[in-house]
Amino acid sequence: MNTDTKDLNTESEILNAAKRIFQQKGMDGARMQEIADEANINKSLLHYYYRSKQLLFEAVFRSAFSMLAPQLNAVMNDDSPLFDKIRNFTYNYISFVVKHPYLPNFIIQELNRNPEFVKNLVAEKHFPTIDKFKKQVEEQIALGSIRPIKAEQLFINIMALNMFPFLSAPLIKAFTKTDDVNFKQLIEARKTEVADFIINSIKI
Amino acid sequence: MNTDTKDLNTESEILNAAKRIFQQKGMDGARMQEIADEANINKSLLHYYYRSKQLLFEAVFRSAFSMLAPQLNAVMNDDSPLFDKIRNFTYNYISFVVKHPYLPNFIIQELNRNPEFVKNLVAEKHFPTIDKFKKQVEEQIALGSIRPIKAEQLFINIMALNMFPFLSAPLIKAFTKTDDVNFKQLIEARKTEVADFIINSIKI
DNA sequence: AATTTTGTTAACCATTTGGTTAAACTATAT
DNA sequence: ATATAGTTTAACCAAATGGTTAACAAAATT
Repeated sequence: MNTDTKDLNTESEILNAAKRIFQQKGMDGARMQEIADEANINKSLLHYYYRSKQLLFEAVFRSAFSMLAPQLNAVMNDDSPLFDKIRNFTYNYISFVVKHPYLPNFIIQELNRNPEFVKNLVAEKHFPTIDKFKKQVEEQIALGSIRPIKAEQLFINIMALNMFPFLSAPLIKAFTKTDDVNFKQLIEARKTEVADFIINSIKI
Repeated sequence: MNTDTKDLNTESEILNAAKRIFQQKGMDGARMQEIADEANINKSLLHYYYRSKQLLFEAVFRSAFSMLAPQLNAVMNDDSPLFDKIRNFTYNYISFVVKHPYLPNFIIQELNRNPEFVKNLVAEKHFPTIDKFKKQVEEQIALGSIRPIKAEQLFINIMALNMFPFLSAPLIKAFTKTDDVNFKQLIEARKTEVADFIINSIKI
């Protein structure tokens, strides 16, 4: 599946192939041979560059998480007013995930599978924190511009409304009887509607 | 892990063990030997009763889905007023999933893994449909009692707010720095808060 | 040009894993 | 008591799978 001028860089070619396979099939479902085929190289090369399946997987996971983290960070550490922030995040996040549809599911799935991962992540330097967002929410409540709500709950709600459709796409498609085209339109509409939904709920 | 009076019924004992293992580890991560150990029986018995891993898995999946389906059905096919329905669903669904925390993740994960599953499910007789809910939403909009919103979007939002915390528990715990006890309290509060959040958003 | 280092491959290997078989055991019917 | 049908187990098996090795090729270094 490599349409580049061939071997720009074997190592990154492997990582890209591994991303595609791991993100679709997960750690347990992925096969080293399959990744090698996807990268058009010999299986031994996987081990030459990444030693083991576990290490290759961790490289993929780190890379995936470091793509998602800045997106989530945008809800939390940003100086714009709360409503702007919600609108921007919703628009940007959905736009982002449309381009990387397997990402959220992959990360959530693997975090569920391996709770130790979480600990390692949180320990890292640039791991986002909710503190600033919390302060902002409490300020707005004190000012009387939004209804009282725990920042944690609002945060969960924002995440839920933005991420869920991508996690549960097959289920949602089945229940609402929408085909792929129709579903895409639903998602597209959510880029602005989700923010409206949230703001309508908390605005006084 | 069998504290019963031993072999009430080997077949159902196997199914229960398989549920526990499959729902924690997924189809790819589960091992037949592990299921046999969990059920305290010889591995051959798994094949004696269920022929293959695939068939055992399908039995587990069907059983899991038939537990979840009636819950979701409650949003869609029910004659109570819209706001009551949202409140009841939220309360009942969260109470239900607290008792079966692995269920939603398991179902969503396996539906993503195997898109054919969806087709089989939808084809089944008692598969829920959104039609009635849609009609009800449109009525309320016409009456001017709720803001205009596509029933599909409202449905997605209801599902998202209720299911998401269980799907992404490790991620949420990490971001909000809440331990298990704290997280349980957050979930408990959501039994009523989620419905308020939704109703506040759509009520005129 | 010679040689060391790095990259790549085919052939192998040990273990794991889903699945089978045939024998043994148990309970029930005859 | 004994044949019979259903249940359970230990021992096996073949394929799949992650990983290794040794030989070979291509750069890079001297």
